[in-house]
Amino acid sequence: MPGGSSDRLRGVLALVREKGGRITTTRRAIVAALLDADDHHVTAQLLAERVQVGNPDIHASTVYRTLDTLTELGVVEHTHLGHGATVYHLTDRRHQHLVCESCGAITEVPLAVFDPLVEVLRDSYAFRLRPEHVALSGVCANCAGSDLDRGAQDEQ
Amino acid sequence: MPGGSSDRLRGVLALVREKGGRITTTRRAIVAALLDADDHHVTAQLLAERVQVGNPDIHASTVYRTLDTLTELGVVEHTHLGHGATVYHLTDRRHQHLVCESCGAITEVPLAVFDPLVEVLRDSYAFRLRPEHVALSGVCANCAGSDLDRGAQDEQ
DNA sequence: CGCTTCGCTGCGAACAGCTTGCAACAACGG
DNA sequence: CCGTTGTTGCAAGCTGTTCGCAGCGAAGCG
Repeated sequence: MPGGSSDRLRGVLALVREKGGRITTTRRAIVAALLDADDHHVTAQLLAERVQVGNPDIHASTVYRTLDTLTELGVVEHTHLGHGATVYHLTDRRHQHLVCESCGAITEVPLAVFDPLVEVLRDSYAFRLRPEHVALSGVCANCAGSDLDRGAQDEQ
Repeated sequence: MPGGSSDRLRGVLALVREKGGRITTTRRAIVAALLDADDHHVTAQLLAERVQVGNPDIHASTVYRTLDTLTELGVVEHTHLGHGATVYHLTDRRHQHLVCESCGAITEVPLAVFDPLVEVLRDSYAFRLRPEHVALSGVCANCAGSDLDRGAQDEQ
């Protein structure tokens, strides 16, 4: 469904313009790539590589800056997986990430699972948890099988 | 209480030797510094700096290697706060960290708070959560006051 | 439709945090 | 006290990200 995607593109760009930003070829390409990657977990680097397929001289630093801008607009959000990787995604697909320490697999879980925790932390610690901002770490179903007796030890 | 701390030092070093490792001046200094920092959140860099006060030519890379070794021995564990900082602590002081996105303040909460979540993720997703491996992100009590209407926006 | 403004971009340099290859060194067993 | 081999200092290097700058071009205006 190409139409839906380009509607979203238009929507994001409109938002950029509303806030006084300019619509440039570069931005259009970056936002398009971001929409394309919607259902995956893209790092800034990966996004840069993809954008550069069609527009070889869009610089990585521009991708970072554009992601910053979109974050300020509330369109984009990032999540820190452990280890240093930071992935970006649109805010309308908010969810929590579980990263396997063994194989690196990413599982998505709905934020609702965290509601009880959010409440406890709010009530007992006055802390307003934003669970989606960092990925949780542990061992996934596959690896748990082979790791049962040892526990997890791989780096993350 | 100097006795208790040096008992722990001896214990850790004994463990190192048990596993075929060697007890060097360098290691002694690093482990000592780690025990000293027990109740704080130390990055490898900070640890290196502290060790270097007394032993100026212990290199940072050695600190990293030693921390790795101690991690393999199960004595030390690290936690990723968002943003890139990684802090190390002894495994007998396991707890969860909450990092404020606004001011960077760190709150410690007992792991027990996460037991229900651990169960849900185990039962519904076959994921064995290791909650202490990454710090959770949100807004602390202090900052919540001034941020109430805006929500969080600072980087982490 | 061309001018002006100033936000955006490419580029290179720089930075933080961490890892690695290597040769010298020193801990421990004998 | 010697040899083995794990450990270390050092420098180089790598990844992910940020920054300063000068030039370009989007958008508003006449």
